[in-house]
Amino acid sequence: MSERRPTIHDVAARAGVSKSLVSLAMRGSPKVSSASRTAIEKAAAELGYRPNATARSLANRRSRTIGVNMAELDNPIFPQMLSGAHAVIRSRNYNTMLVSGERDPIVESTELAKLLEFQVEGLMLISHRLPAETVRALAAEVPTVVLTLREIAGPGIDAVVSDDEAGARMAMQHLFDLGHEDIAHVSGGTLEPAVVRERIYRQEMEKAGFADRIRIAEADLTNLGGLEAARSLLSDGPAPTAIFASNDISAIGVMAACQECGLSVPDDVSIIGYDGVALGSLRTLSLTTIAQPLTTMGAMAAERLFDRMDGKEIADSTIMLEPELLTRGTTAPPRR
Amino acid sequence: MSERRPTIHDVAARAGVSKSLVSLAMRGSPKVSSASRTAIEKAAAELGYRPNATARSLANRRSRTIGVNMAELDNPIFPQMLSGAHAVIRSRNYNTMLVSGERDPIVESTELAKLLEFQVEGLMLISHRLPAETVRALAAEVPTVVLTLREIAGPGIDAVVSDDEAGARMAMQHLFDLGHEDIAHVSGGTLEPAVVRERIYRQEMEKAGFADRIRIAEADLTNLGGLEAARSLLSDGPAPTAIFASNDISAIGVMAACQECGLSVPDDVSIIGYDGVALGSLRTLSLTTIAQPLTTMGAMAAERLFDRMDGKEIADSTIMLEPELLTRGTTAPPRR
DNA sequence: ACGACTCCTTGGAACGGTCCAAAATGCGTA
DNA sequence: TACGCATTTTGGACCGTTCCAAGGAGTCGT
Repeated sequence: MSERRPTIHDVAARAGVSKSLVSLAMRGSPKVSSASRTAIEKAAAELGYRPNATARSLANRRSRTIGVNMAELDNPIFPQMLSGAHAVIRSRNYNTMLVSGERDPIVESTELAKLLEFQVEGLMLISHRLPAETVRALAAEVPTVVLTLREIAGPGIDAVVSDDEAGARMAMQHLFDLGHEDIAHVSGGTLEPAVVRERIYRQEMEKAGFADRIRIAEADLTNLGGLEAARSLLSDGPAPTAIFASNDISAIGVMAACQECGLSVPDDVSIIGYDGVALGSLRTLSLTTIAQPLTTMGAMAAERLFDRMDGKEIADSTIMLEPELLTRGTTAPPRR
Repeated sequence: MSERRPTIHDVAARAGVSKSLVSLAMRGSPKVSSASRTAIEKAAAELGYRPNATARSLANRRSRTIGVNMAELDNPIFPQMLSGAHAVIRSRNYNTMLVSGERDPIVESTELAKLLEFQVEGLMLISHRLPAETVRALAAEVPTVVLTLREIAGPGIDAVVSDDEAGARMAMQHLFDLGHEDIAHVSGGTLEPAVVRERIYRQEMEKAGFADRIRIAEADLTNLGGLEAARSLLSDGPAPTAIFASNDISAIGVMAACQECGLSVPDDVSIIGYDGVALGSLRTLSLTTIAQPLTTMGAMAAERLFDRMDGKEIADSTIMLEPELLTRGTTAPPRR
């Protein structure tokens, strides 16, 4: 297994030329005569030669690698964004080095440090919870783009986000359009996007003149959290006719709570989520939701990163994408 | 942004010592006097020095990197395995280089080639569909472990799988125990695990004396596939009392089909899936299933890889883990 | 005062490529 | 036959580390 791998020298010796010429040939330079080229290709094939990307990076001072930090591997929105980014990275002939902090900030920061040691040419952070401090320090060393952390965008840092305010407004508008007046909110804790969604909920209720019907149940963006929040909502006075949940996963918990209480969705209660995760489209769930263009966000983040790396002049450092209402089976006009 | 990064030379100059000593100090060698050590640490901190992992890899001939190939970023079982593997890789102080073929075999193989060029020390393949040919070629160059592709295990290749035969038998036994006799199967195409599950279904039906009730609807492990297969099953003669689906995602499609036909689950039809994906545990679905220990499988695959890299003697090249029955809400005794 | 020991420290050769200036070769033409 | 020019080819420096043999500096015993 571990006899030394053949190097460019071995190929050169076998083909009877200099290593420089082999190097040229391997990179497809047009200045290599076709005789030498075939000799070199033959020798390389016979030896099973593979260029050593490490040595090349060192000589080039270019790693052709993008470092990606992902908060959690198990929340489906993250892999979905990664997937979009990954496709772009690959199409540029770059590699992806993946690290994950697994919810531990100390691990996270040593992992990020390792990425820099590996000389990544760009950094992509897919995380809700990295401290601004950390992000700024990283961005000082290498072009950086952040997904989903809008408040951090700033000098040297790009951000790709979707317009949470507009999205939350769309959700409320959809419910208003259906005729709902008694709308509750299942909130999502203190992370930026959840806070925005809650604020818009309040605002829209007030604007529509339903300020006295505002009801918020605290949750944490998890399925169980949504379930429990909805339970308390439903046991505590008359049921609202509609519930706007801070994300899809908790919306699905809300659905379960309705079922428990014998309320039919959407006939008794309409439910709308947020995110547009793939599982919401499953026929059994058929969740109406505000979809963020997750894959596109990942892709655009990667594009932006490459633009920065290429030194393009770019005016605005935040890319804001519009979310979209997916009307599926969990919303309907209120029963009269 | 791109003034040259400080190197070990710069640190040496600033601290007034030789680069060799800096190298020693950075790696925490005990032979460095404490005076030099503090001087070096001070200089490094002032310059914001970061060791260059590329150069180190080259000198060491060790990349401290594991290459991971993942078939698809969007089927949740893959990220879940990755998550287990990633934790182990990190705990060994290694890095993860991730590539994904995105269903295109040509892309896949160039991506794999890039991993080798990056001098990964081990290769982990998380994929149902890599040709055995390819895997063998890779394994000849670098220690390789495969997840979920049992038939490929062999000289130089390790495999971590869960016992699909036992799992499928557990599923059938569970249904038999509940009293079902009229059990149909929604199959999953020609990939190894699906084939095994179908075979065991047949076998168990025959063994139990229900050979004449064998009914198989072809599907492809997707939600929609499961839905359509179940539709045809239900429209085509009397409904079975139970359905064993080849994986969870298609089982959820089967649930939707039952709903469409006005059949209640589990009262009219029991449904059991396979995989144990997280979404099956959502209260709204509450899918009874055979759970594979996905995270553990990822972790063990990584462990095994490191064992190989350390040159440990290992007798058996396949690690087989036992799946587990999760009895949830979609199975019950048949209505009589 | 001197060798024998530690304990630290150092220069220079790798590692496997890229890059560049200079050398070699080939060819048409004066 | 020699010359100029374009086309190929080459040796060696360099990328930022690690590794190693060898060199200095102290300390101690005699």
